[in-house]
Amino acid sequence: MLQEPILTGTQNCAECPIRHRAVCARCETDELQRLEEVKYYRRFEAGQTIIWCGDRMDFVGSVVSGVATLSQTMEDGRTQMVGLLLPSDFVGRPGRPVAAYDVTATTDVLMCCFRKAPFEGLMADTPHIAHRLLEMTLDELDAAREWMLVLGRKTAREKIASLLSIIARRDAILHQRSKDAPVVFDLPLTREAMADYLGLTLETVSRQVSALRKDGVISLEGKRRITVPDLSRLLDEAGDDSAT
Amino acid sequence: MLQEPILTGTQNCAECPIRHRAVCARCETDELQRLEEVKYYRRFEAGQTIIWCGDRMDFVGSVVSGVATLSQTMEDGRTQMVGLLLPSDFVGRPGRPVAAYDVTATTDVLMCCFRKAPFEGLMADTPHIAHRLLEMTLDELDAAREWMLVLGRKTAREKIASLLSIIARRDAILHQRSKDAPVVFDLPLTREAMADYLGLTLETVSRQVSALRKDGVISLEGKRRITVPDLSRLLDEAGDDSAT
DNA sequence: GGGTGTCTTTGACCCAGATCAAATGTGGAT
DNA sequence: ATCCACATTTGATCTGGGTCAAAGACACCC
Repeated sequence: MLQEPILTGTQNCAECPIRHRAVCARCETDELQRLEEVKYYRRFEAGQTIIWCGDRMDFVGSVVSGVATLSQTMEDGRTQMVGLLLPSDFVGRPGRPVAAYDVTATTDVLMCCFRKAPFEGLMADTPHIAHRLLEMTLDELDAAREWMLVLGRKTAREKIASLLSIIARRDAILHQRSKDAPVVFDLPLTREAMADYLGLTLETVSRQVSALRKDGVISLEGKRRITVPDLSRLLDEAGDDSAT
Repeated sequence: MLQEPILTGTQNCAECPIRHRAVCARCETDELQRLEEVKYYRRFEAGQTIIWCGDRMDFVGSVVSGVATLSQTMEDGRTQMVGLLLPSDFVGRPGRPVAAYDVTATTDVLMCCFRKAPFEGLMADTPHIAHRLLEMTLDELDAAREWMLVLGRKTAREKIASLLSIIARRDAILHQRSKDAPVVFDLPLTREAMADYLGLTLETVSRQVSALRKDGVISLEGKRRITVPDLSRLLDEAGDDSAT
């Protein structure tokens, strides 16, 4: 809806149909031409619903900046977040006409959208885009499966630590922090959203965050800015064997 | 390792690289030629581990008959199943050299395997195979996300009912039962495997299965054969809004 | 037939996390 | 500055499902 995107400072690439980083080297001129014709940008405010589950969805796109969530809700109101959309993440499923999940902006969000039909055409005759999309979907599947372990088998404290590690990792990549830079980031989620991600109640989330703070695993400035003095300690709390 | 597959009676197709049903119409002769060169069959016994997480994996494939599971285990032994592989499901990730999960046969399993390098070559120059694989991966992602709701927000009773509905549905498709045929199927999982799928203990699984039986939602012959007198009642117990 | 190993059920008790309730920031609008 | 709408914290209590323990129920083998 905006004429020109205001991209965040890092090397996000306005042209790449899927990721906003790293893929652009492979883009060729004629594809760009076609993409420009169908590409547009949309802004959403924190708290705003981007798409309701069941809505007709005539675009796909990716998050340029901000954080959004995918979630499912049962009739009685229980909700479970099933995906966390950080910058560069893809939204929408080619080949499906309606949204399967609610998509909600948890911070202000800038999305780069492509009308679906042309995008699908592009995919059909640009193998590397289709290939890239498969790779991304497989990554998402791995993330979902890792999350199943968290939901099914971890304690409340481990769940919180797992969520914080994930956000810390993504944040480090996004801002290209060096390996040994101090780990400080903003929590883009309310306690309730964290609870919905973790299959907990917001009270339990609050208590466990406080507990991690008391135990010196993390420290807080305000409610949202988190400092992790020793990342390996946090990974340890998460029960992640992927600690290095 | 076998010279010729013994396929199950239904319209499974020995030729299709990905699914064993429904896709074959699109197969073309020269592809088949290439596939035959790299295709082989392997049998596994109930309880046998097909691949350990971290193992080098030089093939991809699909389940022809039987049931296998994908699971993750923490250092302290807690395990979570992250995928249930029923006939026609795909195993393995193109482009990744090592397995990310343990794959275990829960019944006797016949797998149709393709050596990975040639399969990837085939994928690269056969768009419809790549496309089909994307579609399947997206379906798996949806299944994983549905499962996240089960793990995160459902009660033990709802979890059991959800699992039974899923197996009933897949079984009905596999055996092409008509909509209003009586719903009877064999549970291909031990109580412990069910527990690992559902994020419960085996005792709780046992108790909840008994409770559903006492309440007349299901009935059992032996430990494994299940009859569902009224499927909509089961879906109801599962808290599934997808009841029709 | 009896023995043996595995799967399953059932019982008794306990605790992590849910629920209910109230107080305490915190930021924005007027 | 004051008010208001939230987000968050904290406390008290309850409970679903975990844990520990023991007893069936099969299937398979000798």
